[in-house]
Amino acid sequence: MSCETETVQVLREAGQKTTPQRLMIFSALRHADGHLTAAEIYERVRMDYPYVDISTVYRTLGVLKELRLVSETDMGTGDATYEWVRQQRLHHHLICRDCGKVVSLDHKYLENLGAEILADSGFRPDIDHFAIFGLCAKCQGRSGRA
Amino acid sequence: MSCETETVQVLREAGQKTTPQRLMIFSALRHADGHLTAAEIYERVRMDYPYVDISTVYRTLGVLKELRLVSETDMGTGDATYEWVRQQRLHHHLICRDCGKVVSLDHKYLENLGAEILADSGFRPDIDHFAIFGLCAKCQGRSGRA
DNA sequence: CTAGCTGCAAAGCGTTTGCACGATG
DNA sequence: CATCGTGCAAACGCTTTGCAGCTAG
Repeated sequence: MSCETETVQVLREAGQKTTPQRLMIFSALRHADGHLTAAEIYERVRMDYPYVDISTVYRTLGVLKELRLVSETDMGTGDATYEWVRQQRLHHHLICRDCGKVVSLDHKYLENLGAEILADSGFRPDIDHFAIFGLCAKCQGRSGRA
Repeated sequence: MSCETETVQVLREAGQKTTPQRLMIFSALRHADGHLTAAEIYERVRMDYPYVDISTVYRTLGVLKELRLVSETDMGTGDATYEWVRQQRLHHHLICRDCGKVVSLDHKYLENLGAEILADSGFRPDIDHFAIFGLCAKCQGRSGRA
């Protein structure tokens, strides 16, 4: 709970209560090295604290999303994945649509994009966390058209 | 059905059969000016051809996706949207996470991205059709943190 | 004729919601 | 003590699937 002080503070400012369930969910997100689905968060929290419900996980994720503390990404598997926003250097993901492999993409590739869009259109994009689909090097050789 | 010859040919090559249902679905996609959900395609097809099932729509979309004739995008509404790939100039979408408004973004903003990623990592991204979330000009003023 | 597409119906899945209870501030 | 988060269970909506019959090639 030691490293969650900042999170708690943000919550307080937003008029939110800090419950043990929420703290456990923060912790699971903070200590994950990558993306977690709601189900994975649920499992991890239950290891230490068996009295959580999946609906609480979803409700908490909803709050954290609104406060922009976590990002939600659809990795193409049909379920959403969540990641702690300030956890690490900004990065994105390349997802192979054939084998499903996920690799990171440095933020430098998208650095200018946000500024350009904002300048030209007034729209302020969240260039936090892109999921870019395509074919990885291996699968390019393997697959033709179909 | 006149303009579908190319589509039919691609299907044939892939060893797929051309049924009236499929032709109707192609037509609905071709003549739509933007994104359609599976349900919308279903509705449009049923106007002219009432004997279609939603499962056929999904199965056909699956085939078209694999053949890369349509693109699938999650606009953040929970359901997928589909669009005919070669229908129009490459473009992307800016989706406001507050009011949900969708505006187009010219491809020029993402033109180089694909080439850079391919050169550096070997991954060949589909820079066909991005959905970029953020805040539109109006909603930037309106919303603070929460 | 035979592969495979279709409709139907039901299941599957992640996610959301109503409600009464309990905890937080 | 009032508010709001929680667990439970059920509902929800989109999507997928098993199966028998039909159709395209």
